[in-house]
Amino acid sequence: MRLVVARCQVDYAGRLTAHLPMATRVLMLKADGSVLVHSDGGSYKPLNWMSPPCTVREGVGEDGRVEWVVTGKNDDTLRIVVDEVLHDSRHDLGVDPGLVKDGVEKHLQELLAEHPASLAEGLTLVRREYPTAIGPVDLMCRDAAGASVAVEVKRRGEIDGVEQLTRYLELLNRDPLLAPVRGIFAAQEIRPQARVLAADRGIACAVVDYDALRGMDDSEHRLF
Amino acid sequence: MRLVVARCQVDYAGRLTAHLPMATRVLMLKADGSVLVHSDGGSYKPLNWMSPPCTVREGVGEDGRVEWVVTGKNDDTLRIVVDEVLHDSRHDLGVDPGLVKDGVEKHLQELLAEHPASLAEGLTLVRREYPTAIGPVDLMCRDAAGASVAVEVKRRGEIDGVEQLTRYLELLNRDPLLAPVRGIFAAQEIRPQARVLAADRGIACAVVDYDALRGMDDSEHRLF
DNA sequence: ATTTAGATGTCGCCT
DNA sequence: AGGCGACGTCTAAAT
Repeated sequence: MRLVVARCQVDYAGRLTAHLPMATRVLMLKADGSVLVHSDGGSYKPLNWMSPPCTVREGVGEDGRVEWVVTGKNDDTLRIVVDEVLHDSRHDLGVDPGLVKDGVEKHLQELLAEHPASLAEGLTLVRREYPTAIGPVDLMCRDAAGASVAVEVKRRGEIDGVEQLTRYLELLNRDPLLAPVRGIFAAQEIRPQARVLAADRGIACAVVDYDALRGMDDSEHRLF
Repeated sequence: MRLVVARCQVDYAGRLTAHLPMATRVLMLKADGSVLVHSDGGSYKPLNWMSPPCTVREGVGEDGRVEWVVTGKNDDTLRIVVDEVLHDSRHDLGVDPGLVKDGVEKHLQELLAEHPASLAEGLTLVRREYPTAIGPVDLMCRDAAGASVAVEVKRRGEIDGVEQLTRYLELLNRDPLLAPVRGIFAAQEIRPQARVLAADRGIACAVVDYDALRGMDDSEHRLF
């Protein structure tokens, strides 16, 4: 990883052409050849960049100024003309162990599939990702009395999630073999608006304690 | 802009939770408070980040290690525990003049709408973004003989663009008021595969000289 | 301010 | 490898 702060001008030609006038910016040159041009604002997206795989060629322009030409696929090129270097350092970062994502809807769904009774007394799983014509229902269950229960799982319960579950219920209740099907809207946090809408639709809300569920999961699987 | 290279551990909690184990990474702390955590690979997307508006609070953890807690909207938090700082520098970048994009499909379409004859002798524009049930046709024209011509504009002509035009032509030719409609696939550069497919479908290809078109545009509008 | 469509999207899963 | 969908999507234009 090489970090450079420099007054520079950048031109990109590839899918489109783009130009950055001369100004002071941060250049990040990664080990795989990729280059990022960042300013002191905006979001995580650079002003300009070249994605790997690509190669950097350092040269000297007509006027004697240093320039980098980064070549990617499809003859995409990023040309950086450097007017003045204010900082230049190299760092050995090694390989990153990588990001661990957790608490994503999928994981929450898996945990609830293992512990459906945490949603309602006596609930048992029929199947996860129960297929319907308009998409899969997160969890299809049966309650203690044997009636069908459709569960929609979200990390944050908002109105559109309730709408989604409503559509599923409307469809599922047309099937005489399943009807009547009731719904449970399960989330770590449920917004007041969503709660009101769910009540209006006759849908139950279940606030899920993610850490507690994960604890149950650990104790079952690891036994120590 | 502050650039830090450090052995650090990062935890994010917001829409999801994510964890980065202790490793050496680059931290970019921008003037607006936003923070980017980059490794020495991947694309321009950081491993983890906090978008503005947000605030950074520098503190000391229980074990005496420096930590940054970045707080954003909706109680999103990014917590960075620093084990060892390998580099730390600050830079005044000033305000960036910003990116100038050019040659995006829309711009090319505008230029061709002004100069349809550059695609084929005697071609005149009927309308731009001609609506159909499956989406708008970039340019609908008429040739010297009065027959309809549908034009699909791309910066780079690839197979999917030919497929797109094929779908439009298939639909447009069902309309007895328009049929027969022929097609022109216009791009600054047309890939051999796309050219072959277009020929097979009876679609003409037109390679557009963007700079020449822009020149015509300038001379018309600026007159100097 | 809110919504909508495009993006040099990127990323991951699946066939 | 190629297609499809989700994303902490981001971004800018139009309403």
